[in-house]
Amino acid sequence: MKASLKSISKELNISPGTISRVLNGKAKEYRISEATVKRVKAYAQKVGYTPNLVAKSLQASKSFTIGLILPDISNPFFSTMAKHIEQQASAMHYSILLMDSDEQLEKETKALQQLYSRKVDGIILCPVGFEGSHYKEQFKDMGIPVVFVDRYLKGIDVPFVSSNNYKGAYDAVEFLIQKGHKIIGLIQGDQKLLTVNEREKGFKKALQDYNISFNTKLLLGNGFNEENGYVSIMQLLKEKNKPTAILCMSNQICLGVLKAAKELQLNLPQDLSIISFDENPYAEYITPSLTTIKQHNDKMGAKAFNLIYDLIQGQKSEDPSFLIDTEIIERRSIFALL
Amino acid sequence: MKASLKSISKELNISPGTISRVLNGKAKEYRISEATVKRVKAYAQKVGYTPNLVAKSLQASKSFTIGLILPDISNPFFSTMAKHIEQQASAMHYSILLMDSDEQLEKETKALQQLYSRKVDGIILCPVGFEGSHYKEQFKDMGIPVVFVDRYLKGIDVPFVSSNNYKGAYDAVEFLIQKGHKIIGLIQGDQKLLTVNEREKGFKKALQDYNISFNTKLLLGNGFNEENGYVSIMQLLKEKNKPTAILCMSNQICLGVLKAAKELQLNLPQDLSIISFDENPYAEYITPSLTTIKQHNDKMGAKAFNLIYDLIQGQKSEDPSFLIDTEIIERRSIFALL
DNA sequence: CTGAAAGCGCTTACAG
DNA sequence: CTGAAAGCGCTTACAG
Repeated sequence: MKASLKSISKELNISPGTISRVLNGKAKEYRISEATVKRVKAYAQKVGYTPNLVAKSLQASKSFTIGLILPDISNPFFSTMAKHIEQQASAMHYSILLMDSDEQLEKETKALQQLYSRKVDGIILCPVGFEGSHYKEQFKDMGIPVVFVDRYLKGIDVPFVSSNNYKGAYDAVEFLIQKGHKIIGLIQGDQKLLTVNEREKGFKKALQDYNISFNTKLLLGNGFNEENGYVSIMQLLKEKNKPTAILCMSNQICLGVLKAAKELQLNLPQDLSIISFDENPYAEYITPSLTTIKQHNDKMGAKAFNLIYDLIQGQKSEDPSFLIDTEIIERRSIFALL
Repeated sequence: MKASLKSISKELNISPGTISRVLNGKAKEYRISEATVKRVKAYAQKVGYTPNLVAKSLQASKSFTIGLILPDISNPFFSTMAKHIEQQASAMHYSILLMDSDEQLEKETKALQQLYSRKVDGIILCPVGFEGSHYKEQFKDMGIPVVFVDRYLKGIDVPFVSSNNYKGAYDAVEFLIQKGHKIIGLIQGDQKLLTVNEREKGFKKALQDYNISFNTKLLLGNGFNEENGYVSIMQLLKEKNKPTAILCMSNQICLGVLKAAKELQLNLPQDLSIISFDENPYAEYITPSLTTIKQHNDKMGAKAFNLIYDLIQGQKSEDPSFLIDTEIIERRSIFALL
């Protein structure tokens, strides 16, 4: 059945070592005779020999596997990243061990332990937690390189790839302002997240640069989910000085806003202009078609793999972290007040 | 650093075998003294011993890993399945090696080889190919149980989980007919796919049951992608007897139809009623909101894992394949002609 | 040019 | 109650 070096060895009367050398293309290096090389290759071919990677991994202390932990693989935002990570990985003969933390720290911790136990060569993690110290603790004596993707943390020195969230929000607000909006609401994701903080900063800075005074009440919400979008916009619309435009920090938040708008029978975009983080294939067909801030998570994924790959090879770049610019996809959900 | 049975053995002056037995909860079975048990456990705890799973896998010829090959992990349809597969798997202490075949047979073949090489305990595959014989060939002497998910094939005896595509299409057409539609178009996915054939059968059967004659020209298309949706609907609308309603075989096809409708400035749903396979979170906010045929891919994923799990345990159920009913989510994209 | 041996970190049948 | 040994399938330093 499944051939091993041993079984081939027996059949051919050649030592496993020699066979291993031939099959690993080290025939020259070891000056193995043409004759044996031919015999070995022919026979291996014939029986369809495939090396046992777990044996190889054990002896090499290297598994050619990288672990990927994502908060929600069913979310296209993450699955797109996963796809591009996998693509890069398989091109470099790496395989991906995928784990879904489901936004739960507990599951993430278990996943991390699994990956450690399985001796992955590196880990790409979109962290669910908020404290650098928490991860510092976990990564200590794990001896496996880690890279953060999308989300990252203060207080821990781990390379990361993320969108340029600051600039993304800044650009969005500037865009709104140029359309004549002055009262702009912001519905945030989890405020403990650095990415959220960055967006908030970008939001405020844009207002400031255009001399628009900032109203704390227009900035609320605390979660990347539909529920938060719904509740927040309902709240916002009750303000005496209610916003003419709203910036949503995620596609899910936007869904909540759309839900509320529908319920309230708002006339979009006249009653409310919307711009939202995260592009999606339906944006064009929603009424009004949605202006979005596209994150290039294909690039983020690919870059994340490159980072971890370099780390595995022992190449530590001096500035190992990357911010990838977002892009505004203009459609018709922003009403021009000018 | 990283503790091993050996290092603990040295430190404690207890043989690796005994330590292994203690740490694997076989102390009673081997009647190991309370004293040693305590010492071992305490020390293992202290140094944070974690078993090396690759060593364990090698010796047990069992990796507690299952391979998952999907045609496009970035598609929410598949990533939702992936999430639920992973969820089930991790609950049973299995890990998932994820591969994206990108709808390419060549990549799929490589992925399969990788998984074989990595000695996964089982494989969940959504096949990209069309011929049972092709897979029969590949699975031969692989010695690893395989289960198909979503797509399956004739001419090969592999358990599968899929939607009840026949019934899904039948129900959709019946639904349309009950709204008064008699001229109904169907835009198909890849016609080599059994799932597509099943839907076609369901489509035809419904027409037949309601005594509506079937017009070959209203049935076209050959791919689960936007382009096909676009081209096909354009074609359909040129018919003298053009359809009043259209059934799309996938979310992507539907996107193509929406694109065409927008270009043609059709007045939906009066000018054209639409029902489409695959639910999506934006369906509610498209104009008109989209009536969809929801596939329960959460259940499909979970079931697929259960199937492979049973197979791994050596339990072969007599009828190992499952069809999961779809569900119509009614919205406003179907115009009532009655 | 090629083989025998050791070792990667585990587990388990065999002794005692 | 516990240890020594063999073996899972590989690779590579050491000999010759």
